[in-house]
Amino acid sequence: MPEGHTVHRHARQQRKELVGHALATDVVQDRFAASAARLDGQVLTDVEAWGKHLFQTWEGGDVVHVHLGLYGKWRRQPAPPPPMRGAVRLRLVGPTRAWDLAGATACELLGPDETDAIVARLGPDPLRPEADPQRFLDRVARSRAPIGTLLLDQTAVAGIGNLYRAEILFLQGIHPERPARDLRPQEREGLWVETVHQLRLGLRRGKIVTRRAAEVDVTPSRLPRSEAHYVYHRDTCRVCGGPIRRTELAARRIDLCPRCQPRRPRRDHTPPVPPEP
DNA sequence: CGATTATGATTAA
DNA sequence: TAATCCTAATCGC
Repeated sequence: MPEGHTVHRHARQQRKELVGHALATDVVQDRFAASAARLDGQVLTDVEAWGKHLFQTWEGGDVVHVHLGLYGKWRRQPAPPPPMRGAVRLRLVGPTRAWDLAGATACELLGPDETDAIVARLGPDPLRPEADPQRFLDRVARSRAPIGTLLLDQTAVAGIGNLYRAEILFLQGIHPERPARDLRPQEREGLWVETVHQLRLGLRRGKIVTRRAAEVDVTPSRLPRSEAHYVYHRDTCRVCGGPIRRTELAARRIDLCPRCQPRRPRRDHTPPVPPEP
């Protein structure tokens, strides 16, 4: 179940293992059979991530667009790979590794124009160096939607999912139901900075650990999942011990600590945990 | 071993 | 708002 950091990881690793090589393709699902046959033997020239979208560019100019959705998976296999398991949408076989795609919401062959159209619909991706924070900040400053809704809106910011949404709002001490435009400038900026920070950590570690490193004894990437978060899927707040409230926002469940994330923050309200240096 | 749940998003109603 | 895509971890029996 991927958020933006996972997709960027896939892009990075596929660049290393597949780009520059003529790949053999295979499929189980008929849906993609014709496209796969067309790519078979072509050189993969680039792989890029944009939010939760992955784009593979091929020598002929074709672009494979992949969106994993809720339970799509890339399975990294040895080469030569074992027999395909389950409804594999696309198998790419490189010299040292093969990659199997299963369960994805989107796996389609696009031209450059269609690719541009998808990217144009996305907000800034905090993991991309050219990301423009101002686009996000302006959107927050103007929107009447709850901030918790906006963080999942991929046209506002691309790459945040349900887990990061809950944890980033907690880390900044912001109640998810506050109207976005009511946030103070400092709070808007805090959200962006926290998002960049968290997604970068997720990319580096290959898993979501939102707890501040200073709080834990072990290396964060070794932290068991039950210790990795402040509010997400918890009964009590990791910081104040108070009960976690579950509600729904943008058709997704969200957990929050009413005490650490007040609906009406005092003027001197400070986030529940200090920022990471 | 079956039921449940999930880090997503589009489409139809 | 609900159905859909259809993987895999987790949990109860």
